[in-house]
Amino acid sequence: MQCNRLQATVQDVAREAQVSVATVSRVFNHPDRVAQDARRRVETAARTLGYFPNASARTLRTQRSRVLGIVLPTLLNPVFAECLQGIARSATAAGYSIVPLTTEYDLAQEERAVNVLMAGSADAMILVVSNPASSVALQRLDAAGTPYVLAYNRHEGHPCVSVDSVAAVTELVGRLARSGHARIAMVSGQLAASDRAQQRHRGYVAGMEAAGLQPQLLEIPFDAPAGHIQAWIARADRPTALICSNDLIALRAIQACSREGLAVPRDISIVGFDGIELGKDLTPVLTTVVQPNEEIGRAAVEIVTAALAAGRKLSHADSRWLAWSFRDGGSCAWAGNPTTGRSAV
Amino acid sequence: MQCNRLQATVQDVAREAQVSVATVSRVFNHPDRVAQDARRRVETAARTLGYFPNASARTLRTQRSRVLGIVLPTLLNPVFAECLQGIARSATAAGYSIVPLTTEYDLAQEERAVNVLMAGSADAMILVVSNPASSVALQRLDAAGTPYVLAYNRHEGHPCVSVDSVAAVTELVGRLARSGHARIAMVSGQLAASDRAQQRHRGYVAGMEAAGLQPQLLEIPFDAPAGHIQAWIARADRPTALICSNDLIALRAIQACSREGLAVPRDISIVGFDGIELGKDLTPVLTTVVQPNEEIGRAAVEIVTAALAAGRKLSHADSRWLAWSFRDGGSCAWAGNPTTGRSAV
DNA sequence: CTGTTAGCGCTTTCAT
DNA sequence: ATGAAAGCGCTAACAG
Repeated sequence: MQCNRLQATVQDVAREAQVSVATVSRVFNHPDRVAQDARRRVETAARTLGYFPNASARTLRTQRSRVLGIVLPTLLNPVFAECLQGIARSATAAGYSIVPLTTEYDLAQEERAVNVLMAGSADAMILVVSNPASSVALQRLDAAGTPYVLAYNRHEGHPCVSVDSVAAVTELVGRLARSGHARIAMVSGQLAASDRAQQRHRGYVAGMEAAGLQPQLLEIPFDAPAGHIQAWIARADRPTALICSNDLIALRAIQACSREGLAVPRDISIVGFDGIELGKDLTPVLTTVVQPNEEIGRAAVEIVTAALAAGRKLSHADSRWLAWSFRDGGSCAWAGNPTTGRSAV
Repeated sequence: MQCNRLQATVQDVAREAQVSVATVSRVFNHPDRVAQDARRRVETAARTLGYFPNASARTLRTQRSRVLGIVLPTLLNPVFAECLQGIARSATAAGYSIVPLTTEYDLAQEERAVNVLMAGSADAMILVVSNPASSVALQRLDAAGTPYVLAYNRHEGHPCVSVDSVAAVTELVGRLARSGHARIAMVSGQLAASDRAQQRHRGYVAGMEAAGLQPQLLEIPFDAPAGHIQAWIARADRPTALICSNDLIALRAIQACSREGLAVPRDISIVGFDGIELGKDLTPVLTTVVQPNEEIGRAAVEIVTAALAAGRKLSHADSRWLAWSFRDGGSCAWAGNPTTGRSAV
């Protein structure tokens, strides 16, 4: 047993086990094609030497890296952190490694990320892009034949895993309206920067129209402070309910109301969108449209690994729609006519 | 220009540019050692063919992958998500990719992660382990000569980047005591499961002793519901201040108080530890000991990449202590004698 | 300044 | 069932 080598190779194991390198390789890749006896010797030798197949060599030879490239906006938003957690877990279970790259919602970084990942020979990719319709990165992937799936995005031309957020917000507005809310506003991040925000807004408008109510939208920068929202609601005919296009904005909205001297949910109701886990631990619990974030990650991994196994490319037909749900917390008052029994906390 | 090849190689570029493969390689690795003319031709050819150096081949040849392995408990806790964000950003800036693996606070997964990463030939590693003193994974790394640094952990025998949380909590207790709080309790996750929790507890005990107060500890499972805490504080001589060993526990504590009919901070003060960004957006703002989480990630990357560049191994002497600070939010009332001017919100 | 060439560690025909 | 040998794409001597 020699320990001075940095990392044992097939050669070392072969020598130690008195077999050829081919046999060592077979033990690790097709154990059934090796005689009991030889296999045992190889396994012992490998353990003794602390041998692990070198991933780069294997990748170079097989042209498959068992690496999934992940492109997402930021880990600072728990939605994406939760999704990545789901991806990480199921990738590991499926024998894949992941290489995540963040884009900070920046198009140039999005493209750079895809380039890096292609050079790093990721077998497949999972990405959250700002605009599927115009992404040149996706075109590159298509051209290269690399399987990929979009998460949270929604577009006819690409495989996507997401929830029907249009329907979710439409239904949410309906509930709010039926329970007596008439002035229901939406607070959203920049619509131009994200197709998710656009979908949610579309659902909002549809719901308001169906209820015969007048939509009103406040569009704020991603990093807008609470003061921005506070100024907007500081008026006599302020909304009685605020639908926020994501949970982070909902937190700021609650803060804005509080500073304005408004009690949540007595004076004003706040609803978020995303269903971040943390929302459950807030006081009051954040009422929100729950997306199964970890599940979305898991499904994305399933889709691309299945494509890899089958050697297929992916198309929009492979898209998956996951179920959303409402979390009925204490941040929203169902004025007259609560839909569910009672709110948490 | 041919586009039917999946991925162009040095050979293709060499042919197109009428030079040898060595020259192509040089253009990408030592541009200054190539004549203007040849370089231009290679660059053009590369762009035309959409050539990117194959990472696996390069890794195999140079024995350096420019990959950083990251091992952390979970992305569901924003502390680690924020840290990973810092790691991702600075790794990208330094030309490194990252491969994160989560352990779910499980020792077996911790070891498996290190094995996977070593086989995947990570050049260096950044990890958050449960117990540096007894980690066999770290021994393997030492034996292999792979540079690594621990984040959040603190141990004499390893290079660490962290904050002095013992001092932080000690000082926090002092402030609380001086401002009039006498019944100051700590709510912590399982001490045995994390050296971070142990440090914070040690700081708490030291602070209480210095103030001549009686420590009282509630130790709860990681996923304990708010009811657990609620039951504990449901008594006449309940604490007037709760120091929670992390921000997630602080959120649950606030919920517990609320359910118990206690107003925060009027009836009871809550302080967290970690400084997750989200805490700023809560109502009331979460009072907490702020760790510079992204900065910790950034520093960890700096340390390992410096070691890689210098070809050195890392030791405890390379450890870095970053500054912590207090975030003075509205979840804590400084009874008589507030330390800072006024609380936020 | 440039080209030739030998491997990095592995998997996989193709023989035996 | 096993071994010999070729070669994945790249970089770094070494020669010129």
